[in-house]
Amino acid sequence: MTSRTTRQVRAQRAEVFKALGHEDRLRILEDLAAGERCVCELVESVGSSWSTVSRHLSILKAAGVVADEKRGLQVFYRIALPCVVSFMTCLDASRRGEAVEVRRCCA
Amino acid sequence: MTSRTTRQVRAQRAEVFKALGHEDRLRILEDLAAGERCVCELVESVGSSWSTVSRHLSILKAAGVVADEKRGLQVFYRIALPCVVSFMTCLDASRRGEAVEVRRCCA
DNA sequence: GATCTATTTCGCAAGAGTGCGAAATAGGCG
DNA sequence: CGCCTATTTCGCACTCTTGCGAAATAGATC
Repeated sequence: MTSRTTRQVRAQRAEVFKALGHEDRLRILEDLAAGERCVCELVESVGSSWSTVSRHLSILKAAGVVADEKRGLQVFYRIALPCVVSFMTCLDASRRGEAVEVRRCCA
Repeated sequence: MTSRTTRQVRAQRAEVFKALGHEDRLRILEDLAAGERCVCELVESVGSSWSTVSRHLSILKAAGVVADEKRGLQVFYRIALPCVVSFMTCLDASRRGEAVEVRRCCA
């Protein structure tokens, strides 16, 4: 967080935040927080077309937020950046005005 | 993070992430991480026009990421959501492949 | 109260992101 | 090998975001 943060690091951070800045992609992350899912399950959960969900996933993957693995006919996605999930919990608490115990914020 | 996350909570989270999804706004946050700053200082640091920086700040403020206070002729901005700063540190570490000690992630 | 200064709001043109159906791809399977 | 299934890529129309200069606003100051 020093003033020496390079442009590249900042660009990487921004890519992650852009990837997270869409409600349907957050919905996907909620699903994945409960365990890995195949694309077909996510399509059902999000309620958009296959092509749209697939693009959402590719954006999350390019940002490094999720990872995928092909097994048999299906592709399974899982969260690759667990601190994202705890950060959202932290966000919600702050929004509610709760003074978050920082030790417990990112677990 | 349960499946009972409401649409509203998800929308609030998305608003925060959208606000953070821009390199110049991340630059602003880096400046603010070192202490409060007036708009004039941020304009200098970011290198865009006053109107552009002002809009960046209003986006961050609407999302609850920063807060402002008018003192004398100037408006001072400061970070209102400290866990954002520690989350970025966490992100950087994950990106470098470092196994982050989650206890120390959000401090 | 006129003026000056710091900041925000407005309106527009350009660019980026979104969602969809159709077409393409990649393996597993008979 | 040819087919079927799960998923990704493409192309397009559409909406949202961005950045700027000009105009508006809000106080402090004279």
